[in-house]
Amino acid sequence: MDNVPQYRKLYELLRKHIINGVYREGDLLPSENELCSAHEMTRPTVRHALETLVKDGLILKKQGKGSIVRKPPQNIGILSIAGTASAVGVRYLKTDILQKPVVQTWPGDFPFELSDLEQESGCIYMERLRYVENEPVFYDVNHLPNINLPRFTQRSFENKSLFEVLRKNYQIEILGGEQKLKAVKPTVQVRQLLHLKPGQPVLYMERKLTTNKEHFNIYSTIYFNSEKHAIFGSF
Amino acid sequence: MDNVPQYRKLYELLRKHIINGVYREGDLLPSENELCSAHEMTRPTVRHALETLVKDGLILKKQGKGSIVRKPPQNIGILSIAGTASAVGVRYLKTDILQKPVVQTWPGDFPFELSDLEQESGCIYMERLRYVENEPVFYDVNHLPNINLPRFTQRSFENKSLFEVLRKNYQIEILGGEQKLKAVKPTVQVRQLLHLKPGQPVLYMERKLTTNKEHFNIYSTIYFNSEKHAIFGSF
DNA sequence: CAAAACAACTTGTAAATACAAGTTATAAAA
DNA sequence: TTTTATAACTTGTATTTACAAGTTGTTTTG
Repeated sequence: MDNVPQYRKLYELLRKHIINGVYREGDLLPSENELCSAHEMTRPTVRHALETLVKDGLILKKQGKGSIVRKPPQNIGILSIAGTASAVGVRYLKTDILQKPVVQTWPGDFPFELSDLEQESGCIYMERLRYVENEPVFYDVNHLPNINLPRFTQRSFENKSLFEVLRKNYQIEILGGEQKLKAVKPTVQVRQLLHLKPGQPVLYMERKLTTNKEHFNIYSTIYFNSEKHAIFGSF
Repeated sequence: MDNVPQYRKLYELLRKHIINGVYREGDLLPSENELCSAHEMTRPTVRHALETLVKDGLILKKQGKGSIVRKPPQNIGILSIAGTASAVGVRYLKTDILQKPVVQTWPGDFPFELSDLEQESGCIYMERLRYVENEPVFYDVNHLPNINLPRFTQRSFENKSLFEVLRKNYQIEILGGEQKLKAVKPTVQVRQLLHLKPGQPVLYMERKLTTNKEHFNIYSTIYFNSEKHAIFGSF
């Protein structure tokens, strides 16, 4: 347990506090020197933790002022969901794991190009269905290379995000990615999963997320019911 | 000239070298210690520069190995179009101005919130239809506040992008923005404009682009025919 | 010859220290 | 009272030093 670096512990702590609302939007974090004495570290270490929070978009530093907390759903460039009615504070209320993580070979008709290492490592496959206000809105099919992920298939993902598990247990961070978007007619399977009304189209996404580990990319195919909600992104 | 921090100078230099191809994709950058002695800085300073490059996605660091150069990200967030067939080099071959820029009041059912200054300034309104390979794919409705845009309604937009005119003639730069995406059934008007097949859904986007001029935001409502093409973005 | 051990690299983490520069509230001066 | 100066904060930049940990090629050993 002690092989987790100090700066990372502070980062996790502050991150949790921001997300759980200990610090609210617009609040100032304790100053760097205060954090130093409170956690018995030196300023470079504290700054390393804060820089990581800046990278996540969770805080915003201002010289002479302090570290300002930004609102948590400040999506990491990636994607978030905005309800047409209640735009603020929407969270995934429930996540069903339709397919627990299993190791298998990459699909033959996989829509992304793979590196040799990824190809020969095989992949971990999982499917999720996510709900907002007890309505299914999000069906995603995920493939990740089976590279150095001990006990991954035994982990529980019920109330944790996939990214959270990768970050906390395997130190894998999302750096960026690319995505392709289309509006399509749903297949029968998708229509049933998302409880789509007849004729209701679905937002289709293919995304490749790159990480800090070379050759470790996360591939997702996502179907989104955009009848009552919308995909929201800022850049 | 000397108030530019050292780490930033090194960052700019390496960035230029990566983009210009001095280092190619997959190459290793000089090691941190080599950079130290070459540029007469200490390792923390060099590391600061490298961290900035990592944040940009231009390099990827690997412990025990070195700093690996990645291919420069093509577009920073906004949006581009990827043909399913010919993915590279797709351009808008033609742009029709359906509605030349006109000054009017903001619509009553405008889907964005406006500041007081924007509200009372009135807006400039224009509609465009854009083609790829002589097929209409892109129908956009644009509103911008009528703030300090002399002779704007007299300008020609035939072969210039709206952004290009704003940048070159009015020094207005896009800083960022937010967007909302949905898959919807097209209205009769949209179906006819985009030559949509019966039952073909359409990708609907609302975007607000922020600029370097305060209170000057560009609001677009976009309908995209995603039958043969997809919206492509990287982040 | 093959495997293990080692040496020489690489980046990662962390300490202690110093000064520069921006912000803000308070105290002094007009 | 209003303005200006100052002091006490804040974060930004930079040096120096030390050791940990991952990678790779070479040498030694079986």
